[in-house]
Amino acid sequence: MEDSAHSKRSVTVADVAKAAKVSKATAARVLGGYGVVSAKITDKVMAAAAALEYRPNELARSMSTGRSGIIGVVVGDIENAFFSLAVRGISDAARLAGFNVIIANSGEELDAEKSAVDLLIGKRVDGLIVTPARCDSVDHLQHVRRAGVPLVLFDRAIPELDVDAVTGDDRDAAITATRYLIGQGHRRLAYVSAMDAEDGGLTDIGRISNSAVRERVEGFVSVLTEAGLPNPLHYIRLGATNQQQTDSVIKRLLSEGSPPTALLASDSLVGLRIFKSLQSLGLSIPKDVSMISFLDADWTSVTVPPITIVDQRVYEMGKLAGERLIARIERAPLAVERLRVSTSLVVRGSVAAIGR
Amino acid sequence: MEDSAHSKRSVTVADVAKAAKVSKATAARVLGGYGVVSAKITDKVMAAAAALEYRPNELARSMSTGRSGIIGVVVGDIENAFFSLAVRGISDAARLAGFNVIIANSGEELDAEKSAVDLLIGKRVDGLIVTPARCDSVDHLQHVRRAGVPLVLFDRAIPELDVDAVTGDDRDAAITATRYLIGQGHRRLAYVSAMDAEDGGLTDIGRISNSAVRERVEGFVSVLTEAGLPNPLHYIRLGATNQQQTDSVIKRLLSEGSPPTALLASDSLVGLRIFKSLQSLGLSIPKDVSMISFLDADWTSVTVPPITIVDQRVYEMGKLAGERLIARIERAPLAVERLRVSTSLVVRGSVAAIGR
DNA sequence: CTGTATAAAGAGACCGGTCTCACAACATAT
DNA sequence: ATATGTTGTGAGACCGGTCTCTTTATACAG
Repeated sequence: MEDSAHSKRSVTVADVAKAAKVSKATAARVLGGYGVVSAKITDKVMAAAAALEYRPNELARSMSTGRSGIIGVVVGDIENAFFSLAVRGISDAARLAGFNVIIANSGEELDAEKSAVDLLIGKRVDGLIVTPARCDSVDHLQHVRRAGVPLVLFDRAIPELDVDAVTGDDRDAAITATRYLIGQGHRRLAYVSAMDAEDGGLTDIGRISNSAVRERVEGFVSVLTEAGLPNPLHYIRLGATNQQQTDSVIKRLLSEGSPPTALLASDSLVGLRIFKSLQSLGLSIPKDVSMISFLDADWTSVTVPPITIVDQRVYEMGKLAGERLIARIERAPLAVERLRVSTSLVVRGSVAAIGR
Repeated sequence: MEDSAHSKRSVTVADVAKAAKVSKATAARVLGGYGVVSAKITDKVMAAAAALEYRPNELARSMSTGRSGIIGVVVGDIENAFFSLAVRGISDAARLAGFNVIIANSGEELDAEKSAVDLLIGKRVDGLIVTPARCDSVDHLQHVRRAGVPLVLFDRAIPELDVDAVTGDDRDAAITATRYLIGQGHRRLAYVSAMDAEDGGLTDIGRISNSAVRERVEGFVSVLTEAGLPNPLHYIRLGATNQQQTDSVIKRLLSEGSPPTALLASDSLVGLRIFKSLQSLGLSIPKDVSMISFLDADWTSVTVPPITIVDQRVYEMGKLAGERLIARIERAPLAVERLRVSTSLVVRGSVAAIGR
């Protein structure tokens, strides 16, 4: 079999030039689409290139131009619907501007995030979108800036970093959802997040290293406080990182002396886990417990009852982040900003009105 | 502000060499981790590199080594849980072997797929995993092979291409699911897919350009035939590409003289759409209609009733594809193979037993 | 004390593009 | 006629690494 190509040296401009009997510079002008070349020679070169099946080596091109046409994205977990939707938005924005996307998973681990960032910088991406796993560790991100690579934070902001961030309006979203619950008569509200934590409880809001979660908790707490409810931090629980953890978090919550009547899930994965927990405990939603989840995930609209959610418009967030980054790459004169994509409460059937 | 780095030229081995007062070659040996260098000089170079915050330019490295350390993945739609799970599997396999992943979306469009493939080849990826949108257009994939870039097909096979493919055991899966339905007493079974089609019906199975769908349909039809059921193609419907289309497909199906009693959904997106359609038509599952969906998607386990599914083990498929590709990249002497990942039927509550 | 083996460091070509500059050919101005 | 400008092409440096080949320094044998 002579077709079992053993990776022959690929065709270069020099090869095309030789075949077309012109100089390398001229062939490069035609193939690279720059400079001026006569029509006759253009045709000759194009013909030779087609005959040889020439494909430009983008690597070499990037080396001389200094632009790779790639934007790097570091996300927590592509498997999570939140991120895959965001990536879709980023990709669409990128493609529209002629950029490509290279994705790295951090698994929400700081070390993995650091090496992903390093790697992408090494690949000379033109810009970087990062979902920082922790908002209190900024060295590696600072380095991105010093390297002169445009950076946009996604979903979480780090004020002291002086860099664009695209997030939801997490505080307001939590406030809206919490007010709604209170409006429905609930007085004991729990907030459950997947954030890692030593113990399940929470003593100091300021210590939450994920700004999105922190701001939601702040909003949540502020409403409880303004409503004059006692001990607003009491029902905040972290660590719902998997089904088992969540089961135990929920079980503990509900076996308290005066258990919460409504649960607020920090993201759709936690929401799903809570739903399953409640289901396995034989509890009915919203009769026994009410719940609200973040993100309009697939599952939320087909359960019985359908879940009341905070719609985060993640696709738009992703798209906006992509557009912002590209603007930065193209040196648009913009002030550093925190862009908030507004959310909205989608009332479905998972919250009961409690008589007073 | 002197920190507003205006993209300074980045630090190179030459810079480090100068700072460490050694030759470029020596500095390169230390920084690249090859060749022999004395401990004293190694330290000096490392110190200089650290002081200057040197980061290797992977682009340049790739140019000389001819390896980019990147594997390219072209998927139909990252937003689809099927693909995001697969990408996760691929990424994990890649990371384990020290490769990175660059993802491109084809949107299941042939043209987009072609340009994505071209682009990734241009970026000199070390290998390519492609979910071919159509199994009857092979030119661009043939070109990948001629370029000497290892290729693995994902989810769909193209026999005439003589290239590895990782797929589910689609035929068997469909057979199992269909037999199960028949075993439960169903005699009129419909198969619904999102594949694009001129009209909704199907006349020639061989013409289905997606091998996964084709094989499932073949399995489906073979069981109906062996069971002696008349007109097995009658209830096969394509074109359930969005909610509206699906609504009309389902409405038409169910308003036939003798409507099907069970629906088989070709993937989890179609399954979800069908579920919503049935819901909006006020039909109860499984009392009025039974259904089975492919893929163990989030939503399938929390509906009422939970959905009986064909578990595709997509993560394993992705991982296997990644591993296979890496083996190819590393020139393992392997015969071209079609790797089938076995599926299993997970019986839940969406299929009723029909009295006979 | 010299000869040779060996280890360590330096010099420079190379990968495949881009891009600056030099130069040739021809048109227009003086 | 010579000076000036314009357009198209060629020559070669350059990007930042790798890697081969050569040179220099050190070790040990005779």
